[in-house]
Amino acid sequence: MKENLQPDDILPSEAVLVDMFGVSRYTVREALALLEQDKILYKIHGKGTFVNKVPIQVESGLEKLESITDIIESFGYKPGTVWADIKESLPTRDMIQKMKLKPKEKVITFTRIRTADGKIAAYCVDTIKRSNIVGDIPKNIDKESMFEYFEENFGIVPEYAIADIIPVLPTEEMKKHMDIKESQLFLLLHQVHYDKEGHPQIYSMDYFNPDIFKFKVNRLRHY
Amino acid sequence: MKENLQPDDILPSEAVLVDMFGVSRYTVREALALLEQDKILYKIHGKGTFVNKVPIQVESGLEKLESITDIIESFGYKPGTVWADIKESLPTRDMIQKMKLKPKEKVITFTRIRTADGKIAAYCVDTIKRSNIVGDIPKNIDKESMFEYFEENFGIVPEYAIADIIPVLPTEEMKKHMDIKESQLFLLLHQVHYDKEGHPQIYSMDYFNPDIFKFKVNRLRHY
DNA sequence: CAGTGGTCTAGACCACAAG
DNA sequence: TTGTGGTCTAGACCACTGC
Repeated sequence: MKENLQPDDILPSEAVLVDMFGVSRYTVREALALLEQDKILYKIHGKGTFVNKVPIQVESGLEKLESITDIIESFGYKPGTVWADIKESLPTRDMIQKMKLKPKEKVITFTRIRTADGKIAAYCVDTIKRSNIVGDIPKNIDKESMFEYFEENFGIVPEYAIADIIPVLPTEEMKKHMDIKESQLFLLLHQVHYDKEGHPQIYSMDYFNPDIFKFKVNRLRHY
Repeated sequence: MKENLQPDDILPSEAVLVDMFGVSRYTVREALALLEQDKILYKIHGKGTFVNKVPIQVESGLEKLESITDIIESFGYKPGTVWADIKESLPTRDMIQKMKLKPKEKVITFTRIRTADGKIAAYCVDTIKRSNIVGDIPKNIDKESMFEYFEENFGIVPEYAIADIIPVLPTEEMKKHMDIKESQLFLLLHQVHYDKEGHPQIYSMDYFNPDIFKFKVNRLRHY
């Protein structure tokens, strides 16, 4: 059997794979479906199953929801946090609307300055409902990744997010806590994270330093 | 049977649906999988299948490749063009690399200032290979949509694009042609468009006015 | 424990592509 | 017509949830 598959090589037919691996056709098709989803294979009805070009393996872009820690690591940097703050407050009008809060419902805001190899990478402000936290407000964040922290402590598991992308200059708050130039541009990802059921879970404003992050999006013409 | 399904209502179990419709469980599951893909339903292992909220029907974001004309229209504005220019030139180093050009291969650059309801919306620079054009270089662009123009005149049909998202201040070129403030922020979509076979077709730098465009991305945790 | 969705087998027929 | 992938049936066992 050929080991080094080339682009557009044809795979053995499903019937053959069934014999080769001694599993049912359903199982074969499930496996191929996964590889097809990852754009490693493509199928043509009546012809066969083929190997895709490798460069189609587009590097993942913004359309994939990842923790900032993972993003920093995927750029080859070492993630860090140089400052963090946890505050209880009343929500802004925008939070009330997007998070579907009751007008007087308290929220908790986690603010952190993230670094990549020690350089300022992002200013992250994440807000969740007060009611997500049982008991006292935590004094510090014991995880690098906010996603892990929210999941393990409060059972918040974001499944998808809708992000507004906005070019901005630093806010007063940011200048207070970070040593940056007045004219330093940031890319603000203003997003709401939702759980599997579609309930808003996290309201976040992440300001990314474009000198560190090169954000990509894969854009498709047809769905 | 209940007709008006509410969010988070539970659906009959797969076994029940099998009896109800007299089909196999495979068929039931295929149907549910489609509805789940469209985020109309969600499943929880061991519990059941539930109805999602309607507003989850997320509006399309940057992950969908559309012409700027369509984007302007989808925001409810009337698209227009106040200035256009067509030039032949040698490619930049970045173009050579990303478009896989021969070093001395000529390119054609189309520059346009797009408006939405008359307000400055975007500064668009699209570059294609000289060899895409048979005969003389056109003097003007007879379409509002660049995608339509490229397709009808040169047979260029972009299928997907990879975009870098960069916050920027206006370039000298932009200030020369547009009446804008020095400090006006723009969102640059620096992108390469590819055809179905994965060959680079269009190299474009689109500078969007964030006062007009509210760019969104739908971000998914898992694929 | 019972009931749910997740995975799998074994077999059938249909729809499409190419000689 | 042959061989491919696409759809479907009927049945089984597993993994998770909640009582």
